[in-house]
This record gives sequence, structure tokens and C-alpha cells, in this order.
Amino acid sequence: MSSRRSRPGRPRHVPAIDSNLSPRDQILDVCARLFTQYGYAATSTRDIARAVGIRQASLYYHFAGKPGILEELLARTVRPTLDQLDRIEKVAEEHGAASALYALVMIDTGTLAEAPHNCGRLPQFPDVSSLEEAKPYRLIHRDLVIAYERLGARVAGLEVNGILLEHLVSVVVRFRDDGDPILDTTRHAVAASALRHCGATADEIKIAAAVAWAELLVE
Amino acid sequence: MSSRRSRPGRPRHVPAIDSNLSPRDQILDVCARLFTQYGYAATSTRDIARAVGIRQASLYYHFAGKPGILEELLARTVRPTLDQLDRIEKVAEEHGAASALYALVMIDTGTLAEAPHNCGRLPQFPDVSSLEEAKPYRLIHRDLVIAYERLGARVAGLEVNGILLEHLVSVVVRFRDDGDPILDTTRHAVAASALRHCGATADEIKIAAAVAWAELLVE
DNA sequence: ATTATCTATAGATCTATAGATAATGC
DNA sequence: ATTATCTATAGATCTATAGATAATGC
Repeated sequence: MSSRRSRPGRPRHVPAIDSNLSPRDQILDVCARLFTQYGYAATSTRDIARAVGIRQASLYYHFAGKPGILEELLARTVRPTLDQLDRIEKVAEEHGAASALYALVMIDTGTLAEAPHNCGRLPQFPDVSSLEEAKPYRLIHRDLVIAYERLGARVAGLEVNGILLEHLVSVVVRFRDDGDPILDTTRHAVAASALRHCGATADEIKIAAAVAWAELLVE
Repeated sequence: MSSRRSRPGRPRHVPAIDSNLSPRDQILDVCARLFTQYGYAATSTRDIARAVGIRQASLYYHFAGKPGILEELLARTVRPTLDQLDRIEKVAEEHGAASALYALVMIDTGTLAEAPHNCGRLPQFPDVSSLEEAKPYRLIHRDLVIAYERLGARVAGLEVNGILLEHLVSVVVRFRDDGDPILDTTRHAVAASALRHCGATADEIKIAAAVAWAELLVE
């Protein structure tokens, strides 16, 4: 529904490139690309407008400004994973922490792999994270790190560093940045590395993967 | 020698905070802090001058501009590690790849841990990496990734992803960013995790650590 | 005399607002 | 009439240069 093309209004000085997307989504897509490629602060509203194919002032009809655009982009890098945390919790209860941790890594890497133009990079930029508008993102992200820490600890039988686990997972952002595709085998390699970090054996990893796949692919 | 305080010249409108450093190093230190905290593009030459305690125009006496300052900061995040690659190569020949990989991780984490104001973050920022001035850094960094890949492969007995290893090591940058100190135990944990990723057993890790420590601490 | 700073400022941005306009929908 | 765009522009930056000046060193 957010991608419905809206009808009336004065024509652009140049016709839209992708008229399937709503103007709002066209802006978001362009910003994801420019912000990750050149940086948030380094991208001006004129740059954005030029890439979209509208005049700079027209941006303000859709967004309050750059920070508003950013807020929406950040939300999209964690919301899909967050929405599945309950299901992962269930997996943890029914099949053990290793399967759940495997599932969490697979889902998180999936979200990061599908975020448009690799905008999972954005939260790492200081001109982004130091912004007031990044606070909602930070709160959600903290929950994610806690989930990693909790599951990791249950797998290892002792405390593990949630940040290290989450950082390990974020390698897919690096891969995408280098132009490498994120295949299922890539995501499996990351999940396996996470479990290995928590002391799981090769056999335990194999079982966790099988259980997680069954749970994730069926529904 | 770069930290010698230079004597003559018109006085500043406000006296220097740390007069032990040369004006040039005062600027570099301030920029490391501001660039990592607020971003490179988001920091203006006025911001820098204000933090240093000089007028904006005075910056241009010491540097050609922001890009020139950045280039120097980037070099400092890899040069110390690069300078030790030969020694690590020797360790690889004499004591095996596991000890060498352990040593490389320890040295790299040491460099990143000691870089002023965690400026090991800088290369990850797009407003930095998309800059022409970042090219010298990129070349050096590529050599580092190759070293990780080569040593990792020799430990694992099969191909490993150099980027993944290097990314794993860069977690110390994340730790510093979160305010956590980088202790020897932290660095050991990272090195152990890297070896574990390459399939090393707990015993092999213990031996590699002992050998690397002996080689690194003696001279 | 040399040096590191200063003041002043030009020219190029960049953001955000005010108000006009060219489509569609009723 | 409503909507999404447009043009025009004010005010606030930001970068970089020109030229003056207040110290020290000889």
C-alpha cells in the first residue's frame, strides 16, 4: 500500500524513473543509496532531489527534512527481525538455545541482506547515530543485542558478549558493501561461526541448522 | 619530534589547552575526536577551529584542508600494524600459521586499541572512504586483509574469508565505541575467536598464544 | 626577519519557507 | 477542489584566500 502511485499533482520537470513507487518511496530508495554511498551529512537535499528527479523544495512536501527520511530508513533495518523475536523465543523453549540462536542469526542476516541499498550500514555512521532521530532505532537495536547475549549464554553455558555476536552477524553488511551477494550458504557460515564462538560442536551446529530450517521454512 | 611545541608566532586569542603538542598535532587530535563523534562531513572547519582554540582561517596554515587532515589520521590506523607484518611472517615460518595469526590479531587489535579517539572507525564511513584521499589507506588495508586470508587458510587447511577475519578483529573498534576498555584479555578473546573460526582446537589456541606472547613480548 | 596567528570577506553552498501552477477528480 | 509539483528567495552556513599583526630569534 505504501507503493501505490498517487495520481494528481503538477507534473515533474522530468518524468519519474520508477513510477510504480509512490513519490515517498522513490525518495526513500534514493536516500538509502546516497546515504550509504556518500554518507548522510555529505548528501545534501539538492543531491537527493536531483537523483529523484524533482526540485529540492518539493522534498519538503513529503518529509520534514533529512532527519525524517533517515528515521524511516533506520526503522526498516531492524523492524523485520524484531517482529520475529517472539517466534524465536518459542524455538528456544521447544528446541533449545542453539537452534534459536541459529534462527536469530539467519533472520537477522536476512533482514540485513534485503535492506535496500545495504542501509543496515547507516546506524554505524556517527553523523547518523549522534542524531536525536536515531533514538527509536537505538532502543530496538539494544533489544536485539540482549537477545543475542541471552541465547549465546544459554548455548555456551557461561556469559558471552552480545555485542561481539551482533558484530559478527553484521559482517553481511560488510560483504554487501564489498559487492558480494548474501547467499543462504553465506548466512549459514555466519550462523555457524556464531555457534562455534559459543562453544557448539560441529554436530550440534548441524542439528541446530536442521531444526531452525524446519521451523523457519515451513510457515 | 612531531610533538615539539613551536615557539614564535602571534598569540592565540585563547591559550592552547595542551601546549605539549605541536599545533599540528593539536589539530589532529581534535579532528580524531570530532570526526569519530559527529562524522567527517558533519564536522566543519569552524567546529575544528573552535575545539582547537584558534580561528577557522588559521587551520590553513597547517593543512590544505579537511581532506589533508583526514589522510594523516587514516595512515595512523594501519601503519603500526603494517610495520610488523615482516616479523609476523617470520613467526609463521618458524612456529606455524596459528601462532602468526594469533600474533597478527594481537598486533592489529593493539593498533586499533591505541589509535587516538578510536579513529579506526574512520575508514568505515562512506564520506571518508568515497574520498580520493582515502586511497593510500585502502591499498594498505587490502594488504592486511590478504595477510589474514593467507594465514587463516594455512590454519584451516582450506580457504577462509579474509574480510570475515578482519571484520571479526574490528570488533575492538565497536567495543571502544561502546566505552569498553580493550584489555589484553579482550584481545586474547578476539584472537582465540579468530583461530576457532579457522578450526583450531582449544589446545592449539593455547599453544599459539604462548608462542606469540613469547615472540611479541621479548623484543 | 620569521613565524603562527589574527581579522575580514568573497563566493559557493545548503536548508527551509512562501506562494504560484498544472495536472486530475468531482 | 485537491494535490504534487514548480519557481523564487531569504538567511544561515561553510570553505578558502588576502592581507595585517604580535610574538620570538637573531
